[in-house]
Amino acid sequence: MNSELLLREHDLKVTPQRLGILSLMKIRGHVDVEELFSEMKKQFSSISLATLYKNVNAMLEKHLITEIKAPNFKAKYEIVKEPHIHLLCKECDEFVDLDLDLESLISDASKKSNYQLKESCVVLSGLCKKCQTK
Amino acid sequence: MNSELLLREHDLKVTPQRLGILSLMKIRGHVDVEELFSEMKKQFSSISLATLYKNVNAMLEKHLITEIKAPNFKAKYEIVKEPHIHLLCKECDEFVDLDLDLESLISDASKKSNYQLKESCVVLSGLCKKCQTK
DNA sequence: TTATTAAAGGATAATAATTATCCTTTAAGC
DNA sequence: GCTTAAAGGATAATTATTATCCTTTAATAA
Repeated sequence: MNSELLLREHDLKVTPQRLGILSLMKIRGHVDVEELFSEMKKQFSSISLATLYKNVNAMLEKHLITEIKAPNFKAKYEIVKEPHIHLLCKECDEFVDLDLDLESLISDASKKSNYQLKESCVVLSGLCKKCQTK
Repeated sequence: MNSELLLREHDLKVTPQRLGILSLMKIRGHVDVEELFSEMKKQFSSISLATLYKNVNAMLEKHLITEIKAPNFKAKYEIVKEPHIHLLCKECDEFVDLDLDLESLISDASKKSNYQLKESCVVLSGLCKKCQTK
């Protein structure tokens, strides 16, 4: 979906800065605040860090993006999509999405715990293919 | 295992403060830095926050404890145990462990990605039993 | 279009969280 | 009991995040 519509559907005003943020997330998949800042400065030389924090928080509140956190890892942000998991390489810091069915995990967890589960944050870490042979 | 041995086996000196930290983790299951500080002050009235950070970091490095992170959640620490997942209630903030077999998830992820996976950080969130009926 | 207005942006101050420093105290091994 | 390297405590420094305040701009309706 185009970013303008994405913003409108989440009750967020369309601004060039916000379009830039979303565009970057689409290209990169996930970004952290630091990356966001250094990349955005290329397009918006006078952008303020505060603007980024404010926008990231606004987008989180409206559920347009989600936050991914894990040990030894700077929080990253991505546009909301189907439930999936994340893989982190401890050697080269590669970080990728993996579309994997979480249904059985979630239903098992629900049965065992009686929790009604809505969201998941799954990060598995180890070595990517390249780093295994080094 | 008793805490003294646990420390020794991880090449950490045994100190009263460290024993206190581990004892608290055993009782509570997981603690965040703030809880740790307020509870520890009951036993060690002059303990410094720096001591807690230093010890938490030392224990993390030696893999005696692990860190759990998730969105809208203050990082918590727990003594290393068998792989398991965590459930978070968004209503009352209850946070619990759940022993669930992660083997199939991890092997599926490995196959699909060619990653060699070692660690997992899984937090599922929703409503605990009590909060579902409120 | 243009005028109006609430919200967004930018600069920067304030706050919170974490780490570093420095000196004192203590655990571990002889 | 000594010795010594490491740990603890106090606090300064750093980093990350949020708040504030004023200026600018996107959205809307005349």
